[in-house]
Amino acid sequence: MDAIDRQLVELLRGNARLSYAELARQVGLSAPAVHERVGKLEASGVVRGYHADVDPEAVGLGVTALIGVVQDSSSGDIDDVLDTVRDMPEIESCYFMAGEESFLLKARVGTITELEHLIVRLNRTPGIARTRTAVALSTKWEGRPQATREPS
Amino acid sequence: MDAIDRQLVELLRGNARLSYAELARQVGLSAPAVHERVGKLEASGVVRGYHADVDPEAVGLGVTALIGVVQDSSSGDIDDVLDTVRDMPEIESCYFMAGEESFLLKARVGTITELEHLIVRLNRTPGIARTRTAVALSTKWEGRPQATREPS
DNA sequence: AGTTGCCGGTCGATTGCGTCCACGTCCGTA
DNA sequence: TACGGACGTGGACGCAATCGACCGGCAACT
Repeated sequence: MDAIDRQLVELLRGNARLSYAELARQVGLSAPAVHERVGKLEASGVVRGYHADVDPEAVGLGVTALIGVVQDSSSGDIDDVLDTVRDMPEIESCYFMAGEESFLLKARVGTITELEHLIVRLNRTPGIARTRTAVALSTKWEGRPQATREPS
Repeated sequence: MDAIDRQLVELLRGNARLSYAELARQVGLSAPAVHERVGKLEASGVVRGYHADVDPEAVGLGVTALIGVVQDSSSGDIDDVLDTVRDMPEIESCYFMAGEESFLLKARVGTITELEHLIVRLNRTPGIARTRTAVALSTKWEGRPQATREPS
């Protein structure tokens, strides 16, 4: 993970469809060398994949909500909660948190009605005492890339 | 935005580096046809870009925090807050929320110390009354793709 | 109904990329 | 000095990207 690797990561984070030839030009190496470096970055887990960034509204997912989950240890295990939540495709992200709310979920649905159903389902699952949901009125930005730095 | 477009979006969300030839095979069209469709999806804003998914820990950003921001209308404007926050590269996402906390920020930093500095800076900016931050102990998953659906 | 245009597709050709392989260079070590 | 490995370059070859020409289906208009 030297300076050129970091540069490659940066470039691919900005545009994952750059050709190896183009990457090679940008970093001043030959295409095969870049190919090998990128392969190693993928194999070592630094680069986990390449994804198109799709406008959620354009695919019928205009409602974003953040849901804090307070655990109820008397009615179920933490792993049960996780398994249940994992089976809900609306839950786009899931963080295990410090604080009273054990989980913070980011959900994406099409309508407020669907959000309501989702919340009801959550409150009904064993291991969840209650939830607190906040609806995003607008997304100012999301997943903005940050310069990679020297890993300590 | 017909069934084939949705299939293309789906495929590119899974792997943004698929070749047009491969996409063409998957959806049963010729490569130029796919090329044109994808171009239109990009032009119309359905596909906003292609990004490598990088392991944050591998690039020295192991600490994730979610910060709720309570606004103080007496000391500054909402847009000032937004501008200030936009200039903080640590803030990866920013949602304008319903509820007492006007903004919900997702921040990514390398150390708890850096998080502390970030919070201090936030609390100091005009227009922000106070903040409430929760640290993610672990990220169970993030940005999981959800099947595209018929836009209503 | 016939004609005309347009949209969106295929096909074929050319240019350039991806990828394999042989080889060279630098560096640490015996 | 000799050796070995990591990492690079350059060449070659097959496939992909991309352009232009062409074609079929559909809708609107006469």
